[in-house]
Amino acid sequence: MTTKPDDLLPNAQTSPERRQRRKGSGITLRDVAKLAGVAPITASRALNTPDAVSPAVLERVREAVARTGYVPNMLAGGLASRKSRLVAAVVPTISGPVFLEMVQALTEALAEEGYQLMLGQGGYADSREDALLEAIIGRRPDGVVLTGIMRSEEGRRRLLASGIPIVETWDLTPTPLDMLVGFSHEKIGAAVAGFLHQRGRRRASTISGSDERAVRRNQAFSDAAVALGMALPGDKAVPTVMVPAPTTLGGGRAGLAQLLEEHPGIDAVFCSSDLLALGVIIEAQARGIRIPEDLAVIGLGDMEFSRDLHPALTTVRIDGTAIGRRAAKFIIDRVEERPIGERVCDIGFSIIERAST
Amino acid sequence: MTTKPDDLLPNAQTSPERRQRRKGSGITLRDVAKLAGVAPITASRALNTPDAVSPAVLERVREAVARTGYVPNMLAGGLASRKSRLVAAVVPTISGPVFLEMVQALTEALAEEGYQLMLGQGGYADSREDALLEAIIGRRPDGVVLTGIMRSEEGRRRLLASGIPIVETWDLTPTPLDMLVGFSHEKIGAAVAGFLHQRGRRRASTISGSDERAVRRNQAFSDAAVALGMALPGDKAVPTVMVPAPTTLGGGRAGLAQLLEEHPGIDAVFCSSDLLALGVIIEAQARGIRIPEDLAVIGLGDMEFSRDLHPALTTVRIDGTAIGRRAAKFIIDRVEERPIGERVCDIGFSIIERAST
DNA sequence: GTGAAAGCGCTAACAT
DNA sequence: ATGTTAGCGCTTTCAC
Repeated sequence: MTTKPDDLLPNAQTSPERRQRRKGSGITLRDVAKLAGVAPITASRALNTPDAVSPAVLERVREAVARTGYVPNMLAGGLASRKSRLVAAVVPTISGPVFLEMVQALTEALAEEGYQLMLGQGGYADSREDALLEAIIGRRPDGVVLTGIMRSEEGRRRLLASGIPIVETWDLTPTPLDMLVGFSHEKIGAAVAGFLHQRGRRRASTISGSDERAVRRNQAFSDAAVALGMALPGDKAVPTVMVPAPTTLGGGRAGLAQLLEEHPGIDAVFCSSDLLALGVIIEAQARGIRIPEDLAVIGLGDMEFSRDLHPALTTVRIDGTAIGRRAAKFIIDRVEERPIGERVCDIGFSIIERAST
Repeated sequence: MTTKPDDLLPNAQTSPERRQRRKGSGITLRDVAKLAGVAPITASRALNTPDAVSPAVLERVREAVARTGYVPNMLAGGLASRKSRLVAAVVPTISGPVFLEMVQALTEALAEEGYQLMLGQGGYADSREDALLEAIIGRRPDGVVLTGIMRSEEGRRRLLASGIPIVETWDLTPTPLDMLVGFSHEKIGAAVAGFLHQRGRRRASTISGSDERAVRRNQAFSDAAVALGMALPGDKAVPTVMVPAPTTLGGGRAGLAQLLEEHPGIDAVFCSSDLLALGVIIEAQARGIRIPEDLAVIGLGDMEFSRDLHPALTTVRIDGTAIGRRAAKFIIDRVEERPIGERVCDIGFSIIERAST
């Protein structure tokens, strides 16, 4: 079924004195067309716009494709049509399970429409970021999904200049490059402070990763908490421990230990990831601190495991799936030249209350 | 810096009566060459094989690139050279954090050599698998990394027929398609049984995901355990609970609950992932069962968090990073036509003993 | 509805 | 060391 009879070798009729290039052994559209008795362009139409050819031709081309095992060369197609059906995603690191849900949704939503995802890791030095950018632009993707990365102004400018549709995610910047689907870290910080206050907590604290968004989230949390009287009188901020990114369970344990040593009076911890929160729970258990009686714990991310912890973890849920889907839709709409509507999409967040608070 | 002066518009000299195609606004190699005062092929050489051109030319081309902001079109380059510098990876699902480490290493190792990773999810119905295959082969990647997926015989045949280098991973099949880097699930099962026996356990049990490799691992575990007298006299197998893949913390809790109900005498559980093991630990704590005194727990995967659990988790470590790196090297060596040597690489595994056993 | 011609932007092959 | 020519495999444009 996948063998290639002599009679459809490409350029079989070419004059033999012509200098020969290493001919690919692959089956091309020409071969399929020849077998179906039509011109290559007709075979192309049969595959891409079946409605534009007669049923008889369609049938013959389909059969020829099946017989030869032909798979269109998307490099050639992309070059000619200027549509690569490729979308690049840049994440700081795949290991942060936070982005996993989004990447998964993105992959799926794109695949459904015949697009593929190219993955790039961006959490690197500027030199590597430059290389990443070249790799991305060089493939002429139909879109790029950025995850709060692409720090250098220069990099952002080059991307923008390339004319590729861009979707920024996981944040709500005042000046998006192009399209944006995210949420407000400031609002989360303030909302969590309000939530803890309402549950009767009066000595808030935080453990957080050191990335820029976490810092802004924490700042908002601290400000709101101070305003609500959840800091020691006179203090301008709430006790905070920063752990190096990416956040880990171990970081959570160490963070709580440090927090307790310096501020034994705390009755609530806002962790910037569920993994940190799990570490806090484990450290608390190891120390005989009761949750939620002695200490309320709230995480961020609503990991799959959080609901099954003991006690079940209260957390801020961000719908990564929705972000991924929306980003995919933004890009595909743009490629297909459908109207986009609002270029900025606030996906919001919700606080899932469970036993840990 | 990125604007395009009139004097280097492509084909500016072409006769005006020629039918015009929608000209791209992008800068091409021709533009760079013209600006540097050389032929396109020379500019191409300056970029790809700098040693093959004179220093003077190299300098001028480099400057022209900088001035124009030129980024080579890899679609065109790939089409002409039959090298896409793209590698496709197929994973059952990215969410299983088990493969994350490998994907991460793969992405990095490939990026270092100027290759990019295209991600595909394979845990689907056969119809979607077919589409995935088309998408992969259609991009003419320089290699494909398979993660125990590509179930259909037909799919494997098509991939093989495409002539693309293939690396299978996470297993040691007797008949690899092409290249292979993995480890023996049977050996793991047997080794874990031996390990638990040596630690004095006599009533082994397992909780595992339902995928085929877990089943084989469990079978080997059970066989070895029975041989060592770790099953009830007369029993041909050890108590087992299967949870649907992907494995979750919740699955571990439910699994232990079920196990205890049906077989209250067990003193050891082999979990097919660290997440399951964490669930077991939590469920045990909730029930007042002491680990490791009453029950030994061993996981698989050595997640980043496992060492920080309380008690710290004994687990089977598989070096995902090594797998990813080795797979990348296999493919790149093949592309660069370097000798490969042995096509099969057993990466092995190790049992990391911690407090939970 | 179908086809011929002309590229898309690049590099392999053959000169010089 | 550099240039000329001819594609890579597909789709766009224009013509019938």
